[in-house]
Amino acid sequence: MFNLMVEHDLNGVFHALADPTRRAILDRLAEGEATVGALSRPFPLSLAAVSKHLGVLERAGLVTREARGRERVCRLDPAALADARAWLEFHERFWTDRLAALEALVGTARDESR
Amino acid sequence: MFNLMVEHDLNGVFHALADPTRRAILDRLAEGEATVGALSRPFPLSLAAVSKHLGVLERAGLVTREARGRERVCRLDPAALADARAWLEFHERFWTDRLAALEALVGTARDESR
DNA sequence: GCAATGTTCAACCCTTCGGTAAAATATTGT
DNA sequence: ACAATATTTTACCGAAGGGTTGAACATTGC
Repeated sequence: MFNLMVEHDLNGVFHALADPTRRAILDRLAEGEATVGALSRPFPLSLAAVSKHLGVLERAGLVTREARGRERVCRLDPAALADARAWLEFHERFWTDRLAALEALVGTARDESR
Repeated sequence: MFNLMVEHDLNGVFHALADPTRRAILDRLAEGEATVGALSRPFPLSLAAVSKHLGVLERAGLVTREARGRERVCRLDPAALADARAWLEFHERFWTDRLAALEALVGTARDESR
């Protein structure tokens, strides 16, 4: 049933989102494109570390890096985020419905046993 | 701005969701509660491995384990999932809006330069 | 051409992760 | 009491994660 869904690279997307530094980078990027150096400045991390984080975000499809001269400008790509959100939304509905149905069954069973 | 949000344990939730085995366990659990043994049966994994995965899901708040005799029955807890979904939904909107605003600005700038 | 700037790459360190197997801990049924 | 069943805990292992530093690679400006 779920095999029909794309399951784009949920592992990668969720893994990318599981790190607060990376979420902060994404938030910063929502304000507009930025170079790797500019992105790294606010963090108490080496430039290389931030570059690695950007690699994770890029592989997850959340961010694109484009060479512009000697700097790389990073931009948010909301599509992958939308994928993850859609997955969560779908499953949340699915699970809630299932659980509601089960509760209803329990209610019925309790009624019948009276 | 975002500091007002709970940021419940997004690290934990997203990390928990980043593993396909754990997502499969969650899906299985949507069909109804199940014991650790029953949950582990479909997987080519040791019982201990599945028990560990359940620990991750439990710490993330996605699943509850309750002792019933010598077995532990696991149930889905959609609340944590809803938290993650809400976070994603909010940010998706926020990012999309920001990006749209930026594009609009670029358009204005282009117009003015003509 | 050369020095400075921006970014990545490579090597390394330590921790966490996902897995195993085996022992420990309940609980049940006889 | 005992044996079987259900689950967790305890090492342990190899791979991956997140960090560092220093060298390598482009590009820019003089």
